[in-house]
Amino acid sequence: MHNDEIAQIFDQLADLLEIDEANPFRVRAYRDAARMLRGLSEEVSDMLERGEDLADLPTIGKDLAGKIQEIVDTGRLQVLEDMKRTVPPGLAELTKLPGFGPKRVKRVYDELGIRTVEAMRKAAEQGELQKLPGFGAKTEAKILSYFQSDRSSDMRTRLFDAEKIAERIVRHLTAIAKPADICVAGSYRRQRETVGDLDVLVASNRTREVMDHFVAFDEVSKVDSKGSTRATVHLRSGMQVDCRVVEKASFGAALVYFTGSKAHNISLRKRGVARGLKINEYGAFKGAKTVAGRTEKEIYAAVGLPFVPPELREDRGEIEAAEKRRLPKIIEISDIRGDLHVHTRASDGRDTIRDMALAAKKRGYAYLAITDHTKHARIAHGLTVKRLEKQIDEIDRLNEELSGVRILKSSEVDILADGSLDLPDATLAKLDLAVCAVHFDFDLSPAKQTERIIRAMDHPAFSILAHPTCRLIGERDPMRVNMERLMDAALERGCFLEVNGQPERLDLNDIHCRMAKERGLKLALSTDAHTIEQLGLMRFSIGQARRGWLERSDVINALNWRELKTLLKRCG
DNA sequence: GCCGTTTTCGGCCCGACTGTTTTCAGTCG
Repeated sequence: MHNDEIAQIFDQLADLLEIDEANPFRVRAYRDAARMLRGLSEEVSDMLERGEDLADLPTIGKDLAGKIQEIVDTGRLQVLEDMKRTVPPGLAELTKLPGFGPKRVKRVYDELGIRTVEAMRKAAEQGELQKLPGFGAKTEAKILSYFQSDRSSDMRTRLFDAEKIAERIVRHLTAIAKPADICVAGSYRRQRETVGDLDVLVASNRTREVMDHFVAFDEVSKVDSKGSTRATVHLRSGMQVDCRVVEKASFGAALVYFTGSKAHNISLRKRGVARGLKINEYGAFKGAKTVAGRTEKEIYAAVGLPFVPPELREDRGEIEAAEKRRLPKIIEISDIRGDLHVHTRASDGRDTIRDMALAAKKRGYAYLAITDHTKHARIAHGLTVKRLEKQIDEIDRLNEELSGVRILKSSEVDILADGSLDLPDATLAKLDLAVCAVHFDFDLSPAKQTERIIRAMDHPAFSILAHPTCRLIGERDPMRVNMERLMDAALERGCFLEVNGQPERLDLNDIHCRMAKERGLKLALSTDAHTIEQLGLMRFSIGQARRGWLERSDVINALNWRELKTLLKRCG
């Protein structure tokens, strides 16, 4: 039983309790627990096995500790099963409809017997909804238009795609505000792997004009709401964008508020309350007196904390760490000395070794590992042993010729079904490092998959496990592996795991980064670039690493080559 | 249901916008 599954049970129970009009704070307790579980870098089932007291975890008290135990023991939660008999579970789906929360869902259920999305559509089409007191023509129209749309708006967008949209919106807004007064906040600024919507903040005292200009963005397909300081629109791409305008004196407070996460803000405001302060998007206030607002730093200082980087604002212990002045000094892109996973035209890349090396040098890198595929990866034009040996000679020649950047001889070696590597030992021995990866048989049992990879790590040439879970965001689930065991095995064998910066991979993710750090396992931040431009994807690898609290000392490619070489086990 | 630098009981973050209402509840972030 994984943390995610337990979290789902708690969320489901919270949904039903809410419709049943339970104590809202009780509902929140379940939601808080679910969120905490999703961010935990350790399986609670393992903690229970070791006899640890779950009530020591934040948001978990005696009661919830017992409920987690029950779920781990039996695979289900009795109160949820009971609740499902009181409230039809389908009602939870209905609260996701626009304009419908628990209260109104309960009313349409009680008064019209609606318990499914389909029934809701019928009722709207037949004009039944607006007959209910408190429900009008607009509510009905909103539901109908929701059903007519492609509903892609409730999809989350990959960070990379969100970035492109964000850049266009910012460009549009620069016609009415200075770049320094515009910031895309929200989960985008926190570098979450996917974003649900974009939150754009503008500092200006021409609030009306900014609002008018914002909704006139040519990609806007629908204006959902528009007030004097806040507007919500949908773009043709389906992306929802919120825009908020505040005065400069409130910009820092609004940035904190709009960057979130919600849970982080709640923790911050609670700290404020304990100090007699009210914190909102306009500032921090002691009675009628403003004590902070212009910068984020001021807001944190008002509650006795140092600045917390956006990537850490998930209420995963950052406030406690900040209080003790023990925030990690998280890694920055300028700390990176080289890229350890890139392809060339020899396999499925576009550019030459020379061009990739020169592009790496231009980025200020000291080294670059060329990691074309091995022969098993046929569709990626994997290199035969003969071609790889030729490439090794070419790299030797280029290293003679080029200065300022060292090209490392490497390969993205397929891990075969039985855990052996797709290159003979004699060839592996000629490489500076071996980046190894699974590219087929993703759906083995967790035990078999884990064994397969650990067997590969047993090979003395194995350096780095590339894209360890092989997930493709929104397309392919992560492989089921025992990540704790993989990490421990890597530590024992002097191997490393990768954080792959390809937009659809981001693998390892933030939680895994944190898990590795806590175990003392260092990671490689790589791009898996297939073109010189893709070397820039390092920023996404960095994003996940920062979210996972990684510091420079946790990252092997923040070392210079001489230092890195001593870490690679073949040289140890 | 959790939690404690006012506390083991009585609190629990804060505000904008909409729709349908004549002053506010519900939803949303």
